[in-house]
Amino acid sequence: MSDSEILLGEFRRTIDDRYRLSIPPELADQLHKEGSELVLAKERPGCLGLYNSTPWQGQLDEAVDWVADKVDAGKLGGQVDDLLTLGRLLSTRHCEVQLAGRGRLVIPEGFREFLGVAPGDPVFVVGAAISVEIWNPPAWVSYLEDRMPEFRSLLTQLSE
Amino acid sequence: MSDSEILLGEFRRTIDDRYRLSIPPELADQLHKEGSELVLAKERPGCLGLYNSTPWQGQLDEAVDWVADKVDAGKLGGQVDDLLTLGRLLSTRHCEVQLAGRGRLVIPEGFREFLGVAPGDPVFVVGAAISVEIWNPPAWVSYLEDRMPEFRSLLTQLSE
DNA sequence: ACTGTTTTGGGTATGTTTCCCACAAAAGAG
DNA sequence: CTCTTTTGTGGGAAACATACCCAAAACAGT
Repeated sequence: MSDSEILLGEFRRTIDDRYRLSIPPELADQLHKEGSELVLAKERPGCLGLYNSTPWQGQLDEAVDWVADKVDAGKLGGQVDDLLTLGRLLSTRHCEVQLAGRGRLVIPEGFREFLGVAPGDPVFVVGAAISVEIWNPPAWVSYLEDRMPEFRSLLTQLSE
Repeated sequence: MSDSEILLGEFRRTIDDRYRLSIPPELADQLHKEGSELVLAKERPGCLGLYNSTPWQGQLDEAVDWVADKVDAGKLGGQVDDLLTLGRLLSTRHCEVQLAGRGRLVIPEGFREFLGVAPGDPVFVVGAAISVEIWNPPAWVSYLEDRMPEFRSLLTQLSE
């Protein structure tokens, strides 16, 4: 059960001249199987994350409600700046998308620059357990060099 | 039958034009008999490991279940980031494979560069007790020079 | 409404993979 | 020593997937 719900795999794809990119079927099926909408998020420069919107929406609503309650209650204290920042990030960070025909994702304006790709460029599509990520190749390589040494300790840490 | 419990042996093979390599029957039989699927892993530059997937799957399920419980309990905290990281590393380090006809393994894209082989190059196929490893010859030689002196102490340490 | 521009969908080519089968070398039996 | 069987490597052809390209559709401005 749970084993087949983990999104895994690394694939090389190229960005269309119209900023479209085909998601590998094994990942797309799993993301889309619930029939729900998808959410594209700016994870970090050079990396976009593609989530199933239902779990995502739940967490997000929770966070927003929590902040809204605080605002209503008037107990923001000195956290106004933080609130403003959070609002800005919430506004720009994600966007609802859907896979077009042939399992193709159109990368929206604003996300293109963040991903740092031009039409015709290659990217890596990577399964990240609960999401599918699109990586700019240099960012991916550099990330791996950085984090790969942690692998074994992470696995054992999360296993016990 | 203690002879069939652990994978042992050193064999010289060559990678053909299509990045195929034949696994010696005595190793292939043992790997394939217990479970269905196999997992190929990037062990270290110049070395790939071939595992029976069931142990891996178990360990991974454990990790994911652990995090899933925390998520359900509402205390995700920084654990989501850890899960994402683990997923990414798993995606690039491991890959499900199966032996093609004649017990041959096709080395997938991405693993070729890591192994550092070109079509026609020789490799060593080595039994590593619980896995079968594919070594780039220079890496193998250098590894042996490095670790062979430990042999006797390792043996006594592990047998008592 | 018309026209120029952008987006969406899908046919098709090209390169890759997969499934076989053939041959050759090596190992084992008589 | 020779014949038989097993094993390793090569290659052809079919199947598949990806990405390029063009046509239809949607949109917007005039």
